[in-house]
Amino acid sequence: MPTSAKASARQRTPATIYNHLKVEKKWQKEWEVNGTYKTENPSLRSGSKRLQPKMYVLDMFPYPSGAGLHVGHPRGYIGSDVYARMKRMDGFNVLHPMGFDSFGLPAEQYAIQTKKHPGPFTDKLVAQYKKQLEVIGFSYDWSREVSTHRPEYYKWTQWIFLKLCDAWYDSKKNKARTIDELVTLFEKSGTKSVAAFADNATPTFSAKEWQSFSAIEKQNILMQYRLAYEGFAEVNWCEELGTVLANDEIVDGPTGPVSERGGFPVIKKAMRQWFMRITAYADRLVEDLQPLDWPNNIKEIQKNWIGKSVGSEITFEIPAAQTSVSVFTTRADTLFGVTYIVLAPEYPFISEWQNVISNWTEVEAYIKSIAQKEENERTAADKPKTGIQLKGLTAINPANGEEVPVWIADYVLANYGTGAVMGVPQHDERDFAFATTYKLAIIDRPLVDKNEITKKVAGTLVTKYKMRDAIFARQRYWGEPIPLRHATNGLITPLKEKQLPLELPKVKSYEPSGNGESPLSQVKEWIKEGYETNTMPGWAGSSWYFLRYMDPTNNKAFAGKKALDYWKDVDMYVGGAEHATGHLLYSRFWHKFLFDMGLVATKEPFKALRNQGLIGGSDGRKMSKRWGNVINPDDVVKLYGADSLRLFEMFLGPFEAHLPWSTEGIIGSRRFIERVWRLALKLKDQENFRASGERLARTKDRENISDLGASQKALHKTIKKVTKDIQTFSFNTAVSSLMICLNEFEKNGVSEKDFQIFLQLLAPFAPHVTEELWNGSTSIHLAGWPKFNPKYLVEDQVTVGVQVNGKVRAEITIAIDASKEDIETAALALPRIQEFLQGKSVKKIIVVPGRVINIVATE
RNA sequence: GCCCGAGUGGUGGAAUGGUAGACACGGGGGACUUAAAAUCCCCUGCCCUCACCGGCGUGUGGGUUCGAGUCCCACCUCGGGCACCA
Repeated sequence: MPTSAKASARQRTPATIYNHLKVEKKWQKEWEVNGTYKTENPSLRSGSKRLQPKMYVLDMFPYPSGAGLHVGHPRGYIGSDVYARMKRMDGFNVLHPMGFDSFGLPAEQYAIQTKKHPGPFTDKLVAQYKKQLEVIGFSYDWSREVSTHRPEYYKWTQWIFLKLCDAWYDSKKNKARTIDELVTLFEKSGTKSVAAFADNATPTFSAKEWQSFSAIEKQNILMQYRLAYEGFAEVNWCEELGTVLANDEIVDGPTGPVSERGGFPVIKKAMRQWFMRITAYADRLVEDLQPLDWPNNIKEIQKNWIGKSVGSEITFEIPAAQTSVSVFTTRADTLFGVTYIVLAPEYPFISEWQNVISNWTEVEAYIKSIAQKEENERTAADKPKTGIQLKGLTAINPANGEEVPVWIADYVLANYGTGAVMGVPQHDERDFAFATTYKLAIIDRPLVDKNEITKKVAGTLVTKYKMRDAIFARQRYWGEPIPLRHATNGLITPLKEKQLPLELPKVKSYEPSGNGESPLSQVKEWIKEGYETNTMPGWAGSSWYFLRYMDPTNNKAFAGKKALDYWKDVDMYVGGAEHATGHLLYSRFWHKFLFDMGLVATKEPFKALRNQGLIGGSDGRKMSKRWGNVINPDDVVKLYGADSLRLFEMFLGPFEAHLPWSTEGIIGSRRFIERVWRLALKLKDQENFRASGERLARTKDRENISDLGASQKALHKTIKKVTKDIQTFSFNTAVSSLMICLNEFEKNGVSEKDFQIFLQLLAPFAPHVTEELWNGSTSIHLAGWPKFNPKYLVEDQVTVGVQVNGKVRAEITIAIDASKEDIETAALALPRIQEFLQGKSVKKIIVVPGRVINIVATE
């Protein structure tokens, strides 16, 4: 930083009244001009400069909505900024960027309503958001800003998508590999030598057969292996609106689900979609959670979401239909207690057995009635279980040869396990309820060893997951185009890298097309080229943005190898807990894939994670326009200053706690800053401010109560406390200890030198006022982080509570190194204690040095 | 229903099993001022009391311990996640 600019900025004497508007504006400009927070990549570093340890501190980037920021939004950003600033001062090479997740529904809705392109609108919102963030004084390196809707960014989102398309999961090597490698394996030996994570019904074939397949046949087979693949999925379809709806666009109507807008019926419909085979990574996504420094509840949520369960697949023969059914169970030990077999109504082969099912008409009617039910309705836990027996069929228990009836029932899910369950009413609550309703046998049999019985009946030990593959397509305009072409013969070709980005075309209308496809399907040139009409979902761009910050202008790669090898991963990630099963899972999946491909250096993207709590309205409700309780940070900054806002949001309570906003509360933070300011003024007058004793005038009558030594002690205690508290995100107690320290300074006086150190501690929280009062030759924010000297932390006297039978009755102040005996003697000598011990005999004395002494006496 | 987490003054909250209520807001009283604001000083968990002394007190009930807001068991309330996952 040019010192001349700095020096000239310093020369003014501080105004007697703290003018936050002037001071904050001045330094924000100064920082920008001087590039105070600019972060350099090591490769760009000039000459022999020492390589500092890296520290990547990241916020979850916002979606820039029209409503703008309210006072709750910056809370997480302030926390991460305090952390980043402290690390930067401490000598780390800190990467602290910000950007915008700018594809999404609200901008699309705006486009539909105004019939204008969402691009310029989004750009405007981004600029607005940025402005709101800037006045708060974050230490972002804005030169690294990214927005997911810009073609130079989404080029690489598309590129990663194509990589995923071009990959399969090798279950043996436990990593992703390219499709080329899979094809080579197929050419060599067919499916024989391939252990892959693929669709259930993937066919087996020899090398010879593979060669005989047509291009389309090959494509269909490979599609069952690709990590990004095309398939069919049930979606919420609204005929009247002619569109697909998200779950939260649907409400309950009197006769079933209806659209929130218009109240039209919504049904389930299978539609062509792109998917991400995230299930291939299920196991690693669970396993690799363990060492992460993440909040336990987020880890727990992800674990439950993935829902790993280890069990057995056991086959029951059904001789009448010349078939068999495999069930999945985690309780193979209860196999002897099976009294029936039950299949999901959607079980694929039921209709093939209709000749041997004597009550087929009723069965068919039942299946139909279930198909019309909404999934929510079907799976409501309190719903009575329904089912029907497949008369004429019996299944044979492989453990003992017993014949049991075969049922279908709506409490069995088609898309979990094998879609078939063995009924053990004795040991399973749901089976018990079902058996009771339909008067099925309930038998009590001894339990056996799970593994042994599985082996004995020729079953297999398997692991199942609740998590499903993620749909990776939206029938919307405002998202990344999927960079593929569909030829009229059905062949799909990915675009070449040099053809990227595939930019969004102009459209006439942003309305849904009416046939459930995206507005892109109405663009003639688009269709002529055979481009995919679906766009990517909102989470595509956000699944890798943190990598782009490492090297944001690279036009040869999503990030350069040098940058990736240096920055590696995010050291501290801060954001809302609501992303636990979305963004945080998808990012981990993409990152693991990129790791498998040798494109990133670590197997996890976010080493540490912290969640900030929400700030609600002062009325205890959620902050929203609807309740009229929204506080705009711009107003707060204008009135009290950014430093006050920052300090207050950190002081309010624990970082992760949900807290109500308090308009009165921020006054305390403002007052604190003003007191710091006034103390600085006093230090202008006298090199070392000596307390006049005004604070103690009433209680103590001393000429000079100034005690700079006491202040020095307080300061070093504060250095220790603040350092530790910022590391652990205990910002509220860090601020509180700074307040305590200032109280000491005012009471005892303080030296100029100690006051400057105090400013350093305060700098991460209140960057503007501390910079203004700082006397150094560089910015305070690059001035190093203070170290405490343990010698100032040593107390020679300590106050110890004296308890009798566990109740505090007195206290004594005694030398810190007093022996237990000394403490005992001193405590017993106290008149108050003597009184309490009257007529009792001392049984035992417990001395906790420096804390408490407990005298245990008889009653 | 299952899995997490939390319940502390008027309010936000603090407290390695060791003196509960730090820090701050609000409230009360005082100083300064012609006055107000700002600032500074004192008090502020509840009950009894002029005061001292004392009693009670961290959602409820038990337990462990010399000692429990903190650990264990049961329950209540609130928040979050999942929703018949076999």
